[in-house]
Amino acid sequence: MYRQLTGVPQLLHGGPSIPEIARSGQLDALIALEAIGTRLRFSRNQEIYAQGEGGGSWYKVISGTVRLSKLRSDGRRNIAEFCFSGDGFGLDKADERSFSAEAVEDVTVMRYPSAATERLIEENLAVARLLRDMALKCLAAAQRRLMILGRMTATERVVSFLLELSARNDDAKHAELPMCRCDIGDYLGITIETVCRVLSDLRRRGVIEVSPHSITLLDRFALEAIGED
Amino acid sequence: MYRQLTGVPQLLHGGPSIPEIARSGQLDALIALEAIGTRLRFSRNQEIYAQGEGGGSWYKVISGTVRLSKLRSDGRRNIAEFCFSGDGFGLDKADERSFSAEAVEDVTVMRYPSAATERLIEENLAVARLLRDMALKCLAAAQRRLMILGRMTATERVVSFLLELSARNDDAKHAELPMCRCDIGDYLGITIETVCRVLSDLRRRGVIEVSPHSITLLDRFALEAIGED
DNA sequence: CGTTCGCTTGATATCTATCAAATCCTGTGG
DNA sequence: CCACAGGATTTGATAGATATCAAGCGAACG
Repeated sequence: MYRQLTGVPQLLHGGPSIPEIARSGQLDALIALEAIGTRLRFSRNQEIYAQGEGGGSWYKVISGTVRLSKLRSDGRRNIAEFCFSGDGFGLDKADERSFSAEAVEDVTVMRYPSAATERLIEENLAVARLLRDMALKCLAAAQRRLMILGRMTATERVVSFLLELSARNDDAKHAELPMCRCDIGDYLGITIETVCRVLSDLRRRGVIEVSPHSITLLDRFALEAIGED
Repeated sequence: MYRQLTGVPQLLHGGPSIPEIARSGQLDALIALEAIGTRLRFSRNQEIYAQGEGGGSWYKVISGTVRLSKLRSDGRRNIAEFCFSGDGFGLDKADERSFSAEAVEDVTVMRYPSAATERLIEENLAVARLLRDMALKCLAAAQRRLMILGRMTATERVVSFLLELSARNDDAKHAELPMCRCDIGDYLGITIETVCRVLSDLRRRGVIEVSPHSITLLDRFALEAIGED
């Protein structure tokens, strides 16, 4: 748990080009945020924050994968989101965290105190825009998932998940699965057995190749026919 | 479709007290927005905007109920959100609307052009905060629904919906249902028949009283035991 | 008074969860 | 490097919840 001033390059990972960011003033915002952020590392399955604990800061993934989950008193668990490099999380302004955040694999994150962020907004408009846009991005992701959970079959859910992962990594042929089957089930609202059965079925149909933490997309056309929209 | 300068009181409906807002600078923000907004009326089932059309403005409900829905090519429909008095919608910055917005019952909304809103942000920091907070509120609502759609039974979904409506109207004994059963089903990810069956079952158990557009919550304790969390 | 649309109920089919067991990785220690 | 332990994954059998198909009911409206 140490602090350094070299986070900007990672913050840009996968985003718009540097000149574009500079024009919009986003670079200023990123540099300003850098000054108030703390770089933290967490190892696999380590808790970043717990559901129910106080807020007071928000985070951005530098590398690795984070899961936001909620455990109910009766044991049912639900994963609200997987956050990858570049994603912000814990933005909620509620007094209590409604989800816990855990490292799916070893991760590096930046933590930004909310109070200092608010002060930064006073001086730097681009920070305000950046935060709003981050919230809107999270909102769009959540609404996409509402469609998936609301009206899709198990096969459609799994396929759209694979396509999403493939798109995230900019690799049309592979989907890396840093999380376990149990996490996938809790993310898609189906049981781990159903996740396995669907993957096996797709494998038998020759559409994918399966290994525990990596799926090869053999027939993208077929997959998109199942999982698009 | 006319314009007037008396929207502020409605905008405050159900929110913090006026002195509190004035201190935070939110009143300034609301007045500034008022100047760029247009007040619009829509009648039952009329479309406010269509999925796929260009964005360019965002909205706030003054009175009535709006549904954000998506219709898939195979006929499956999904309702992302019901928006009531005070709720913002259409905030997404995507080029295309990912949902259509329709009036569930007669509604009055304010429409704010995005370009003018951006200019306003330059002058007025409170506007930026207001928009971010609105986005965060939408995000929190979407994430609550992820839990419902992901791991809850039909009965739990319906009950949590009734409790949510009751909380919205600040009436512990009643839930008004401006929308039809079909909308409720598409919102909760279950069929209209299941919605009916669950309501009938709860009625037979003496927990609620049912009429097409209003439910009386007879045994709140029992309902909360089913639908909380 | 009949029509229509939305709501409700019934019978059956289907999908997914649950329970159970076998198999496969993965990491660890000898 | 190999054997082993323990967890994760996969597969199978069955149960249960909800969807689907079908029909009846009831209120609003011309």
